[in-house]
Amino acid sequence: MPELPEVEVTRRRIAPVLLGRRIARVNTTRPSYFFLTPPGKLRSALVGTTSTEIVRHGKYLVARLDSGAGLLLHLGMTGQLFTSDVHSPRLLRKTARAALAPGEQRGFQPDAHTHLMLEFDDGGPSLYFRDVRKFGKVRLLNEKLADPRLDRLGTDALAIEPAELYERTRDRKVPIKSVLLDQAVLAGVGNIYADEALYLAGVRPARAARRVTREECAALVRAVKRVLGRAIEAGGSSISDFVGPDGSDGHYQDERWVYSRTGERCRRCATPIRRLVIGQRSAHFCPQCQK
DNA sequence: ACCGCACCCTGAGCGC
DNA sequence: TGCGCTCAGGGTGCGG
Repeated sequence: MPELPEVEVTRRRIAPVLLGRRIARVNTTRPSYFFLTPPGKLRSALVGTTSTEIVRHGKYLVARLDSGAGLLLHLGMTGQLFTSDVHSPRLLRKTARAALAPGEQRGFQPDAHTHLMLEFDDGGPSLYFRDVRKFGKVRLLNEKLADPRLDRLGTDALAIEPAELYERTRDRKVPIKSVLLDQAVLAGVGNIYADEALYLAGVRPARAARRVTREECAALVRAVKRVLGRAIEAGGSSISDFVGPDGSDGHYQDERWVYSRTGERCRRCATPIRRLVIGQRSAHFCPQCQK
């Protein structure tokens, strides 16, 4: 699910629930590669601590603990971070969802996909990390908050300058879209917003990166920032799994220009949107508006 | 250094 | 209703 806007929305909404509250109990599911730090070690390190800060690096979240350690979180494709008092049908499987009368669900009961559960000593809402596909990650960090995944990240997508994108694409023969998705170049852009930004910049996703001009790189950087900023304002995209920490849906999907609109008409020129596969991922574009 | 590919996992949607 | 198939917004590690 989550790209930079969804992670940032999550960070902002999770902060008031997490910061300044002492963790009283930690429950987890069985060890799996979801847990880069084994569950037992995670439990003992977290109980009794309080988070003082939570920051975002690309699609990663890092919480600083008062013990000095840190907690690294990545939502993968289907990760959901939310509080126990949500009431969102999106958190149920479709079959279970269909059986509910509107407004019937109250709160959330942890299920087999809820891998990390934090309870606090004030008796208030708990924090849950649920992830059906387990592509998400949890890891305890040392006092320097060091992690090879974070070290590999390029400039945050909201902070990159046109000159850097231009320079970083000069020796790249791969499609420009693959560079936008490369977290070592710019951190935070995923499949949806890469397609949206390429549309706004008028650049076809399959174009070799080094054939993108300086002016187009500048337009792309503007488009990336604009689309990410707009998606954050809209609360993210809730295309399949994303749900805000309070259970609300994002609305950016209602504003999509091209993503997952194959065969539908371009909002500007009415040409049917086309789909390609680039780097084993679907890419969507308008053949008229993008060159 | 760069590039393509397999792989981690589960569920939804589709055609039959 | 059920089966088999394809697809899904991410990231890593491998071999060429």
